Amino acid sequence: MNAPTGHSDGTVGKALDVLEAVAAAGRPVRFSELLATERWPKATLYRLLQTLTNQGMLVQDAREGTYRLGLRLVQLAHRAWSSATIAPVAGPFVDRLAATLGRTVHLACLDHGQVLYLDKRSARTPLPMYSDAGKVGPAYCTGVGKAMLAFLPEAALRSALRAQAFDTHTPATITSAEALLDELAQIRDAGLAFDREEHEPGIICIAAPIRAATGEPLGALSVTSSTLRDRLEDLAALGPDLMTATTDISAALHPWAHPDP
Amino acid sequence: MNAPTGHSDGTVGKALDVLEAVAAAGRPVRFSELLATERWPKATLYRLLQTLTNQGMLVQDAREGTYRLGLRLVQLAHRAWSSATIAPVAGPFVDRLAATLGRTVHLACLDHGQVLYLDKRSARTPLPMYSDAGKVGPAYCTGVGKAMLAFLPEAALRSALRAQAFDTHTPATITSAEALLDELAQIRDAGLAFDREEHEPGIICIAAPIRAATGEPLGALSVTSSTLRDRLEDLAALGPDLMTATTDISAALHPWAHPDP
DNA sequence: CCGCTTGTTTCAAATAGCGGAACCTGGTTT
DNA sequence: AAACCAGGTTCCGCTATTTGAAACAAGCGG
Repeated sequence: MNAPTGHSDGTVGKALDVLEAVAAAGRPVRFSELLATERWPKATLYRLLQTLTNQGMLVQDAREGTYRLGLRLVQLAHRAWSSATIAPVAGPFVDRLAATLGRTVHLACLDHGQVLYLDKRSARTPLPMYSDAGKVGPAYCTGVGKAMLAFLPEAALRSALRAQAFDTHTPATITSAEALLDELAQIRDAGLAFDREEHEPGIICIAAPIRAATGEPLGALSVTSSTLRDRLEDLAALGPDLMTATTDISAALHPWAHPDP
Repeated sequence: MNAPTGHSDGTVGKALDVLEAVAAAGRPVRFSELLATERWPKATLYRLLQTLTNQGMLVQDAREGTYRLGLRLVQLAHRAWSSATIAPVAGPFVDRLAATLGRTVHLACLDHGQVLYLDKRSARTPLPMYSDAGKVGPAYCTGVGKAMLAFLPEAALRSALRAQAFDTHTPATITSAEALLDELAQIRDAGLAFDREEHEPGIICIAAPIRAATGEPLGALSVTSSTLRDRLEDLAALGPDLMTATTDISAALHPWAHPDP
């Protein structure tokens, strides 16, 4: 069934479930709050919280006894980010693109059918907007998401499609797998994807995939703007710059694939 | 007693040890590499890796079977970062300061006596330099580190001092607890700390703590430059701007403590 | 074909985790 | 004061989980 919270394998799984529960709260949580979810018996929950706490995955607030995510996660994530993703290589190119275009640029990758944002450079005037490194978002209604889905191999695409919620965020949101497949075909032809206010009203973007030598998408880059500042045609005009950046990143990722003078 | 690698408590502890070992490698690791450390028996290591992998904490490279840190960590860390630190509140102020001064600004906090960088804004011309969100560094020889140590309560300071390595990084590095305590006293008086090329040759900075209403340091902000561009006096001249930023951040963190018209 | 390295599975024994229930502790009601 | 309660901590016998030596696969070079 591939349930979101897969059947916990062993003690470690249970502990990570607790960690996730604390994360999901998004704020300091009291013992009794977690207990009230009826997911774990009292003593068990207590022990797991203890373990996670003295491992630094959680921090217990001395004052009120509440639990928060620990900073050890931030350290681990930094290493994950810099050794397991295209982010460190892409960084300078993201910089350059954002500076050249004067607009917000996002770098993202696909994780379990969802978009995971890896990096971002804000425009001078940062728009308040849903995004940030480490944040996850939907794939079916974002530029970066569609750009990556479009170039996914058959099998991966099918499993990714099953993970899409197809919720309606705006009137423009694509809400069926069929419609999305049409869109993806066009993106495949153009090599570029657009977000036509499909996720947030007033927010549009143009995106392009970053592909491995094998063709599989490793990530995507997008240039975001608002309808107040740009029309879709304006963004389309930035396509060449965007694609220069993505191909440069690909080249930096696969130096061997590009004969050097 | 609170050893750096505390005796693993239970299965969860062991699993996290494995995770840490993969992180420490800083690159995809083969099963046999981990096994060669003699830290875990074969079957045990195998099982732990399996568990971590299908929990998304690790990712196994299909091609070569190597293990890397998983992106789930990046997601969790984002939530830790935005709900367990001053970073989200400080963000806009960091932006503004970096823009005003045209130099690199760092936001950091203290974790187990080490400096943990939470955010950074680069100057137009980014200096290649040791730092980034999620990275850890020494406290005794960095501006942010000393700024926070200076305002730590007695007990916390003592335990923090015990965690300092006092390695010599440059000729200017402070290499004894005694000398550091002198320096901290001065910092306490001035409310500002300097890094006089104590960590990296040619890199200097000015830093100030961000303090809670109780006085305890919640983090620190620094403005970094190179000796090619600035002298210490030049940085000192930025002190007022820096302190404006830190007090603004404090105010944003404790709105109640500041009577509102 | 054989030896050698690397990764996977088995299985009985041992241990670590489990969780109901009892027990604190500090605050509020009767 | 005594009784009550809510939130948190500890006990302890039972059992499911973990353990790890050893056997098994699978690839590879000679």
